[in-house]
Amino acid sequence: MLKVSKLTDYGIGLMASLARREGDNLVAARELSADSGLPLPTVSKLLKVLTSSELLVSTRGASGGYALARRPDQITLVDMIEAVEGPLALTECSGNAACVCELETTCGLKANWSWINQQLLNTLRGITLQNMAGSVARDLRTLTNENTIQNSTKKAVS
Amino acid sequence: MLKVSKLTDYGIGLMASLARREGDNLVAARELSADSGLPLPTVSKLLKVLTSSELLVSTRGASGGYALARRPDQITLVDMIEAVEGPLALTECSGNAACVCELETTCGLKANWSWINQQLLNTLRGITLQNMAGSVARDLRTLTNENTIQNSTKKAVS
DNA sequence: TTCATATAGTACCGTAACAGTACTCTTTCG
DNA sequence: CGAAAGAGTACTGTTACGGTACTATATGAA
Ligand code: FES
Ligand code: FES
Repeated sequence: MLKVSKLTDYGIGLMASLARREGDNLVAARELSADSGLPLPTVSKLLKVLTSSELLVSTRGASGGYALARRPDQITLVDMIEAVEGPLALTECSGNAACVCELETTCGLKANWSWINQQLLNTLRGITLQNMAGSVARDLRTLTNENTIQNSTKKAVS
Repeated sequence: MLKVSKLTDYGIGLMASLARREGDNLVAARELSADSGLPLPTVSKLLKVLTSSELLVSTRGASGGYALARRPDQITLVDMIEAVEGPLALTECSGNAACVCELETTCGLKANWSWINQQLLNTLRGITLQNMAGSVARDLRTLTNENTIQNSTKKAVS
């Protein structure tokens, strides 16, 4: 239902948790499990996936753990969502991949969906892990009535 | 995956198809099935659901059919998506309903998700069936770099 | 060098939502 | 009446989600 999966939600929660600990540069999965209340296996799976998407770096062995791969303001919502649930496309047709939908000729909504998809991506790309770790509403307050695109060139709307 | 379900896609396709036929004021499900290429039972189910959400009006009996309940520019994407797949909430916590998530205290992302959800809703609410029946990109071209909120009060971003 | 601790990798399973289909009932026009 | 159309119900197969268990590998410390 235009919903982000639970796992994704959890994953972003973990990222935010890591972002808030500026001090410790290595945090074990067990620790994150403890203070998020999520079962360890779930946390492990998520951290692994986030690592393979290069949002986290991991150190194995005793006293190992995870840390952010980049500065929190260099990681966007799109990065995190796509890490967990793959490239996000609003519909079958809206992705960049060649549309395999046979209805394309009769339906003809593909261009529209792609455009909308792009808008949503832009909105989500404007929100960073840094924002999520704090208050998005505060950080982007001034944008509330015009959305998140930064370099907007103001034009009149017909 | 932040994806709208196939049925929803179909449903919007049907709505668009209806919007394009300004002339005929009653179209049978069988007819829509024929020129969309979708199986009749699927089309019927969708039309029924769209009717119960008051986006369409139906006339029963012989020579009955469906018609738009409102002008195409008075029907938004949110209306259509919610008709098929229920109220749309990006996460468990982002809806208006009381959050039942027990992680609320430790995760504390609820406010952020709600805000983001609201942004997406605003974007989608700015797109009407009329736009979808034609070209969204053309209609909203001037808004491409600042998104779809109309009554924006321009402010500087810090 | 051995052991405890940590991540990496794999594999599996139960549930629920999605997507499709079939069948029956009711209404209305000719 | 009877054909045509929508309304309602019920069932099914498939897939993705969410959770769990188990094993392998790497590393620091005793
Ligand atoms: S569903 Fe593929 S083009 Fe519309
Ligand atoms: S998951 Fe419910 S508040 Fe974060």
